[in-house]
Amino acid sequence: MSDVTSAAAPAPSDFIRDIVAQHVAENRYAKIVTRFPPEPNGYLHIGHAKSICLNFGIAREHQGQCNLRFDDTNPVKEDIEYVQSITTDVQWLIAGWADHCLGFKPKGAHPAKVTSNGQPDYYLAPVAPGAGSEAFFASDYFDQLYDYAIELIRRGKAYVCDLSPEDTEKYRGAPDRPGQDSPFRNRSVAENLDLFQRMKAGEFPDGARSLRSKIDMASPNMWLRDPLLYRIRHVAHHHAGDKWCIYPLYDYAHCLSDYLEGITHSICTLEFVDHRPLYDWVLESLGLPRTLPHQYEFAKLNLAYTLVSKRKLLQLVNEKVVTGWDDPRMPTISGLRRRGIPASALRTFVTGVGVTKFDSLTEAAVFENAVRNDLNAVAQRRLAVLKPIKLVLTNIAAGEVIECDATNNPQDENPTTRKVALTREVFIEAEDFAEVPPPKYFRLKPGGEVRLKYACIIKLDELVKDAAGAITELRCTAQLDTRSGQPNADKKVKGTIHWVSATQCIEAEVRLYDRLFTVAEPAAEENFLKVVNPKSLEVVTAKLEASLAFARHGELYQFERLGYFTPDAKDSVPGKLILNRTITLKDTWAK
RNA sequence: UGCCCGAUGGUGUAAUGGUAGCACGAACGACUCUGACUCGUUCUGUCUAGGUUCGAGUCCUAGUCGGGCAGCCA
Repeated sequence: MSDVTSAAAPAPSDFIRDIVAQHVAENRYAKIVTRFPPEPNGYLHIGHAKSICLNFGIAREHQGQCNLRFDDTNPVKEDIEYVQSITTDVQWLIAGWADHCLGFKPKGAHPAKVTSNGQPDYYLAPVAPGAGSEAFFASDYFDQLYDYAIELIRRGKAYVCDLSPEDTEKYRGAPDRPGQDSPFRNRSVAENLDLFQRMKAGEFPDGARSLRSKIDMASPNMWLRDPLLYRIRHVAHHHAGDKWCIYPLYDYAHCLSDYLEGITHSICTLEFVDHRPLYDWVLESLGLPRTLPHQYEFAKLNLAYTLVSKRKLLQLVNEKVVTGWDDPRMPTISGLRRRGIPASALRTFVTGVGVTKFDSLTEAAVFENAVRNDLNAVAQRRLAVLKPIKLVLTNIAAGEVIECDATNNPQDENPTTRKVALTREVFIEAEDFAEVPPPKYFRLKPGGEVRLKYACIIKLDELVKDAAGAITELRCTAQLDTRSGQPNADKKVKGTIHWVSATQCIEAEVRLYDRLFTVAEPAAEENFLKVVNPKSLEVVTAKLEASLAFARHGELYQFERLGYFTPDAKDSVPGKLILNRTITLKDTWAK
């Protein structure tokens, strides 16, 4: 076992895990059950990765379970495409780490009638993912939610309101000014029951009426001023079909969904702190027979030079700033995956930033460090030249091939090797030669010596220029006795550069990605589209060592001295290789 | 001029009334057939003012600063 894998990762600790640990110590719950509840209205991004790792992490630390649940109560914004991408992304992120904690439900299952503490109750039991199972959907609870709404009306805790959306807003008041009771607030239970049933039956147009909680229009907490429970929307639902024309709102549906699934800890982001009293109000108002779930909030992830807003990411997609949600420049999980970032690196990163209630901005270097650390241990080393310049080894005959052993990964305990061909003509990186070198330049310069990695030391004898004065060829002498195993193998030179044989290489398209934005906080811009980095993608035709000919998606490479690369999942095909640069190597010289 | 949440080096985070630690970063150095990796040295911190206490980053009060809340979005 390597040092990397044997070094036990420190057990994460944060204020939410402390609370859960306390509950476990108190034996408060039979099992810890969390949930990851995305709305299927966009692709998951790196901010969601933090929430996924928190929720699944807590579940795995306590032999618990974490349900994937689609919070799909607003059909006008949601789409089946997103439920598919989200399911894929979640499973990819937790694979080999917390997949045994993932809670699904039998396909098509709805909450079942059960008896809890002698009272009638509803509960939806989880199953392991697999054939015949699917994620949970809040929309599978619409029947129960409707029944619970009836119960709220019967208890005098909800009423049908005829105020228009505009008037509802006016009656709500402002943060520093109390609202006013709706004129429909004191309807009889019978009238509310009748009206709500007719809302469900489709008798009223969108926005004509709503079902509202009856709490306190003068509350200093805006979310307690009789927030809406149901609105009328005459649209079909991507999962529930066309059965409904009234749809529950988040605050009403979420807490009850948690309850129906037996969630113990409902973890969300800080903007819901103000909603917590409402979360509790709904559950407590119904006199439910089982232990109630509780909500805990943490600060969402903010990462420098990246956007974590589904709405803005959608805009980048719609305005074709990127090629799609899974463009390798996107901070979406699918984009990061396509770029070549391992799930383990993502997990290490989001776990490392911690969980607090402080609204922070994490430096890009922290993310980059996590990616490089992860990749350094596993990426196979290869030689590739991105921007070639031809170099002729004048003392090697045309047609002669000298085989050299190249190490596949020096980080391995017992590194393996492969053969690379040294020939008379090779390509080196244009950047690795300077006719007029700056101070402390270790690479090739007129009259200078440098080592061709895994081959031998060479000396630059002559520059060949075209009519315009541009250098077309570097003519060098190969010191063949400095090859590995040869008498002068230990000869030292300051610089070692990468290269590929000009006659035994393959060509490939390589996509060089850079950060998508030019400013650290694109979200703070008046118009984030104006700070898109025009150089976020550069495409080059690179020369690769021949062994890369059959490189496939999923394989992780380090091109020595350049960075980490992986074949593109969508566009790379056998015979026409296309690679994405995941990230460069750290370069302490460039600056 | 309401309510809620927060504040520890440049950044992120730990310390649960008892030695302010870790990571990233930066600088310098060692090593190097990757200017990578690795290793070494150095750098910088408890928002302010009171209070409680033998002792406060931690508890209390006030202030300052930052964030959130007036969707029939989540």
